[in-house]
Amino acid sequence: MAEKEFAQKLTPKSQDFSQWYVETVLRAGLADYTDIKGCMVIRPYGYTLWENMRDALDRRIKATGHENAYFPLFVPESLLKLEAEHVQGFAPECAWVTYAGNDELEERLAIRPTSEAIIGSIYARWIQSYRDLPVLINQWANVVRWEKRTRLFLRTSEFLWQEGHTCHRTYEEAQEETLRMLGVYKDFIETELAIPVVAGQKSESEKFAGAQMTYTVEALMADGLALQAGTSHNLGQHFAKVFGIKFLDEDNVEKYVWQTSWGVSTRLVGGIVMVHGDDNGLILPPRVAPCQTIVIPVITTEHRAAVLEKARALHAALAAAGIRTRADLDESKSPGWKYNEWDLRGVPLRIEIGPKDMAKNQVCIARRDLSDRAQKKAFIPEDRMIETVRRLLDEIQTALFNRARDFRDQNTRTVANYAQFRDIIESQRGFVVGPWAGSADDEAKIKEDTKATLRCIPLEQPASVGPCFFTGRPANRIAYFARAY
RNA sequence: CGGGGCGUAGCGCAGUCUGGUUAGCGCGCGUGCCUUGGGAGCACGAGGUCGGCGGUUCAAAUCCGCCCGUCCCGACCA
Repeated sequence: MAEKEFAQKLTPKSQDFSQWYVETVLRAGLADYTDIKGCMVIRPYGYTLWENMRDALDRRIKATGHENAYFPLFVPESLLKLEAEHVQGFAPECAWVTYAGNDELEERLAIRPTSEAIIGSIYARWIQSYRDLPVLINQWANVVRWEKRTRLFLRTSEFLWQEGHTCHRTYEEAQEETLRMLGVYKDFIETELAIPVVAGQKSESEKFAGAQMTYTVEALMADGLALQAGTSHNLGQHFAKVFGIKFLDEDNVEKYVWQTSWGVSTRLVGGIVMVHGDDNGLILPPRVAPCQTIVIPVITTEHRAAVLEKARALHAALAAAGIRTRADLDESKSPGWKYNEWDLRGVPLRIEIGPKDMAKNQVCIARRDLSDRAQKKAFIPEDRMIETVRRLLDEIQTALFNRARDFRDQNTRTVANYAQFRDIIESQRGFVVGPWAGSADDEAKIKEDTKATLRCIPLEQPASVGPCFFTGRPANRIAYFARAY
């Protein structure tokens, strides 16, 4: 049996992180491959997780005054081409529609890689007066980017995301919006997904194609690689001038609007897997977990009917209390099999109920996030189950965040010179932070040497910083570097 | 898109080098019995265009060519 068990185990995280990631995603039922390169199915378990994430973010987007809308999937080539930097950035990975039925189209249509162009062209028609501003619209959509190298959730040819597109009267207002949404992302990702992030600005070479400034929230995965978890762009007036988005201001002068755009994607699902998971599979943050409690009956021949009935009753009580719950009543599987299965799927709490518990009017509650068996299981009087579950779900959410934050902090290292920098990137990965006064060429050199990129210049800066770790010149800010997904 | 690995039943694999009956094994799946507190046991059974196309041959999972998918490493990107 030991061998059988081994055969079914996941590849350990420490042995081969990539392999572990793929196996976890597939076996937990989050996604599956299809016959189209880079296109995955998001399976019901993964999609429910995404829906929970989406709902939590959607509430925040609406609470900050935005409305949802839906714009077309297709972008006429002429529109996409209008902004030079933008088309240069996205054209290489565009999928094109050239035929409708048997007829070749007069103008080919890009399947949106992002919607600045299509939305900009529409905004030009909608906005005439300063009274029409601000325009605060978000859309939940799919986009297509024909990536050369794909990975489940982290880089798929088609992915789901939200993209906010706003127009403002002044630069200051647009900048305020850009940072407001960056803050919304930080709050969403930290509170709901229990993933700590560093909020900051992208360098010139890393910013979005066509943007004036790009801001980002950067997370650190368990293998020491960074993941860009969300971006918020101040688009300035680039797109406004290209698409002719003008308004007549109070002073009777025609002006171009100031725009922002911001997005997060299904990539975040990959982030959850990579930040919280362990050798037994997923560990899902309770706030977004598709299933928060799994009820598993321990059936014996003598007590079969009574135990099943009790399991159903516990499940119903949890559901009535607003907890997302399931009962696994499959009698052909042993309890042990189910423990492993639901561990793999990352369910935060397991409720075990058997004859011994019933005799004592208690239930057994086991925490997914703890590995020590004595510590993870608790026996609770049945009438205190709901309050205990509520408390434990909160505790787990906090514990996951704290664990991820501690890991991130332990793997964030400060350097004063390039020799230290290279040594840490090579030997330990993680975030490497240092005073920065370098150029785009300097960044390129660092990337060539170490594969590390400038992740962001954090919004929160120390009072004083030493000389640039790379150039030795006086610096007035620190920057985060890492190898990244 | 360049370099490398892999592709045989739902999953994991053997067989390929050295072509030759009916392509095997474990898990899973179905039925029955039995069992159930960390992936139980026995019996019977179902399940295969050997990734695809083409070529060589009396004969191809096996040899050759092209293509596709996936994983890893690079260049590019959420």
